[in-house]
Amino acid sequence: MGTSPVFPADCPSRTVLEVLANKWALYVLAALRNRPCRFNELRRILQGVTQKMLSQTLRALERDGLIRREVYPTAPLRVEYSLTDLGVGAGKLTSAIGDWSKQHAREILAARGEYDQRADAAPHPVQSVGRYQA
Amino acid sequence: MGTSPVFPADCPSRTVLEVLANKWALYVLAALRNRPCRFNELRRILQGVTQKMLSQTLRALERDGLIRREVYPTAPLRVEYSLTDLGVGAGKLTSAIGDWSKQHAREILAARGEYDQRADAAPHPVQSVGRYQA
DNA sequence: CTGGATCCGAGACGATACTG
DNA sequence: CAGTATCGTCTCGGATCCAG
Repeated sequence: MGTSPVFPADCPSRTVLEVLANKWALYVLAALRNRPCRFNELRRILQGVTQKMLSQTLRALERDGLIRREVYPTAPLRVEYSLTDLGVGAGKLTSAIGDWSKQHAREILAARGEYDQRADAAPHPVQSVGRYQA
Repeated sequence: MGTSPVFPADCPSRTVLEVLANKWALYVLAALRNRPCRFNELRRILQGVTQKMLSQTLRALERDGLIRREVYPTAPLRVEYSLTDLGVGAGKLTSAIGDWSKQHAREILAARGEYDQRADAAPHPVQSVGRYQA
């Protein structure tokens, strides 16, 4: 099984995974874990997202049954997004990734810096097997 | 705190997260959890990836210190990719997402089907001008 | 306030050819 | 085998305007 496909191309889980493999989807799920949110609320919480991407992301997540969209026909109209049971499960996982990212951001950024530096100083392809640990 | 940003825009963890928020990165990490792999080996295992995207993904992951690239200057040349300690940690998380996807693929696909059907039969909201994937 | 529609540039991505 | 280089396509994503 070592050489068999990890996720066969025709595997339905791929299409699922590809919805999650999106930074805004990750952020949305993380944000909604706290509590239901309205559209512009999410926009503020997810700094940097454009209306279009947020809209797209929300629709995609709703389509897959991860979030629920509820419209309250009140005066200025009110739309609230919240996690479904399915979304709660997904949110745990995506939040775990977020936590991990925060936790290891420093070392990863350091590795990134080293790599870039090494790349600069290597006009010829780097091919030493031993990692020359600076 | 409910309204505060989940991942502030200037937060370094965003750049980390965005490397993981990529389907091929997820697949690569999942694949390498089993054992180290060579380039074309990965290509076969990750069905559907082009050499370009695989190459890009591997370099990005290497840059962030999640995978290690070792070159053995043997006869037909041999390059092996493996997880670093950091990559092992990340792999656990991404595999968890993969497992979850497989586990819930059925219900998600069902939700997707319902949603699309509903969308078809809903001339109410707005004129049926645009729906992705016509 | 919640979002859809549209235009547009930048980058993703695929296919092919070529190098070591 | 393990890539890089180049090119063309196409989708992503941002900005703006507009409607319910």
